[in-house]
Amino acid sequence: MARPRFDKLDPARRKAILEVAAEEFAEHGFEGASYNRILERAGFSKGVAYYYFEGKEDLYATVLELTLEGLLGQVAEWTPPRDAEDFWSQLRRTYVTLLDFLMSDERSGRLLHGMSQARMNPKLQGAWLRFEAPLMGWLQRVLADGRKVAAVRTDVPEGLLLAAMMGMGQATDFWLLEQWERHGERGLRRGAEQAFSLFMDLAADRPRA
Amino acid sequence: MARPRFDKLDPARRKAILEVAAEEFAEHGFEGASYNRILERAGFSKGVAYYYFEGKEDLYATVLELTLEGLLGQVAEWTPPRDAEDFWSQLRRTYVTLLDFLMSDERSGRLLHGMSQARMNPKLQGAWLRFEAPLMGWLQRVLADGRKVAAVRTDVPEGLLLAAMMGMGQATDFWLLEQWERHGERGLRRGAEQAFSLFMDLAADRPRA
DNA sequence: GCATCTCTAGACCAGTGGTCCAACCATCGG
DNA sequence: CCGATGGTTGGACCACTGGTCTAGAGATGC
Repeated sequence: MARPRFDKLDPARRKAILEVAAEEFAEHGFEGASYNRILERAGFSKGVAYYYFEGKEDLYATVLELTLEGLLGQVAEWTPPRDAEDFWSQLRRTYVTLLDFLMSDERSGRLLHGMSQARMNPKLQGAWLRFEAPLMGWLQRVLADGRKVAAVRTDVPEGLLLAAMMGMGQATDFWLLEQWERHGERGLRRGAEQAFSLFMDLAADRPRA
Repeated sequence: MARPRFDKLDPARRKAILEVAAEEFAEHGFEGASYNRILERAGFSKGVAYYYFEGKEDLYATVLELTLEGLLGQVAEWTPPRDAEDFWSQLRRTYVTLLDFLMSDERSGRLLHGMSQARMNPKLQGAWLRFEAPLMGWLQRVLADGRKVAAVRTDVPEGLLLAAMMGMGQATDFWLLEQWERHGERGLRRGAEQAFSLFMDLAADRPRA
C-alpha cells in the first residue's frame, strides 16, 4: 500500500498522482484504467512510479484506502443498541448517511462501486484482503450487536448471512443507481427505503414455522 | 457470437478451439485468459481466429452460451405452481438440481461463476446482454408465477427483488463453494438448505406490520 | 484456363504493466 | 573543498496483450 517513502514525497506531487489516479480509476475501473496514462498525466516517470508504488494494483489500493477513510469518517458513529427497534433505526440511519455521501461525492461513489468488482478479480485479491477485514469486521460487529438484542436471526451461519447481505447490498446498489438516474433524488430515497426493508426481512429474527 | 461460418468449420477443429477456450476461460476468467494462448494451443492462426470470431469477447460469449445451454437443459422443467407450497418446493428442487450440475461439472461451474463477474465488466456488457435477457426472463417468469399464488411478495418493485436475489445468489455461491471445499458434499447440501431459506425469507409474501 | 470466392498464415501495430540501469543530486565525513 | 554514499529520477527496454492487414494458397464455377 504505497511504499513508506511515499509519505516523504513532496505533498503537491503526492496529491497530484492520487488525484489523477482517482479520476482514472473512477472512470475506467481497475482493469480499464491505464497506469501509463496516469503516470504521464501526473508527470511521473516509470522509474519514479515504481520507486513509490509497487505497481498498478498498489496505487489502486492506495486510492481506495483514502476513499474508504473518507467514507468511514462520515458513517462510523455506531453505539450498542438498546433494543431491536433502536438497532434497526440506527442501521437505517447509517444506510441513509452512506447513500448521502455517495450522492454528494460522485467520484468516491464510482470508486467504491468499482471496489466491489475488485472483490472478485483474482488479480486484486491481495488488495481486497486489506479492505475486507475492516469492512467485514464492522458489519460483523453490527450484526453481533443485533443478535444481542434479538434483532438479527441466529438460525443461520454468520458467514452466510454476511455474504448474503454484502451481495445483496452490491446488487441493490446497481439498482439504486438506476433509480437515481431515472427518477432523481426522490426516486433514490424511495428505492433506498425499499432496499432497506429487504435487508430487514433477510436478516431479522422472527418466529419460524 | 461466432460468425455464421463457424458452423461450417470442420467439427474437430470447432470442438478443439471451444474445448481449449473453455479450459482457459474457466481457469483464468475473461481478463486473465490469453487469447493468443488459446489460439496457439488450438492450432489457430490469427487470421483464422478473426475469420471465425469477432475477437476474444466473441469467443468467450460463444463458450458461455454453450455452457448455459448445458445448464438450462438440466434445470428447465418448470410448471406453473398450484399453490404457494408447490411454488417453493419446485424452486427448491430447481436450486438443488442446479447445484448438482455445478458439482458434477467443475469447469462449467467455474465458467458460470466467471460469468457473474462479467456482468459488471464494462468490456463485457455486450456479451452479458445476450445472457441477461433469457436468464432474467426465466427468473421473472418464475417470480410472476409465485406472485399469482401469493408466494412472492408484491410490496417491492419487481426489479429490486430480482436484483437482490441475483446478488444474493452470486454471493452465497461463493460461500457455498467454501463450504464445499471445507466440509465436502454434506457441508454443501446443508449450506444450500440454509441459503435457500434466506431466499425464501427475502422473497416470500407475508403479513407486514 | 481464367476468375472468383473461401480460407489461411503470420508480419505487424499500438498499447499494456513491469524491469533495469545510468546518471543526477543532496548530504556527510574528512 | 573533495569524494563517497545513498536517496531519487528519467527513460530505454522487455515480454506480452488483443487486433489489423495483406499476400497468397486452394477450391469452385464458367
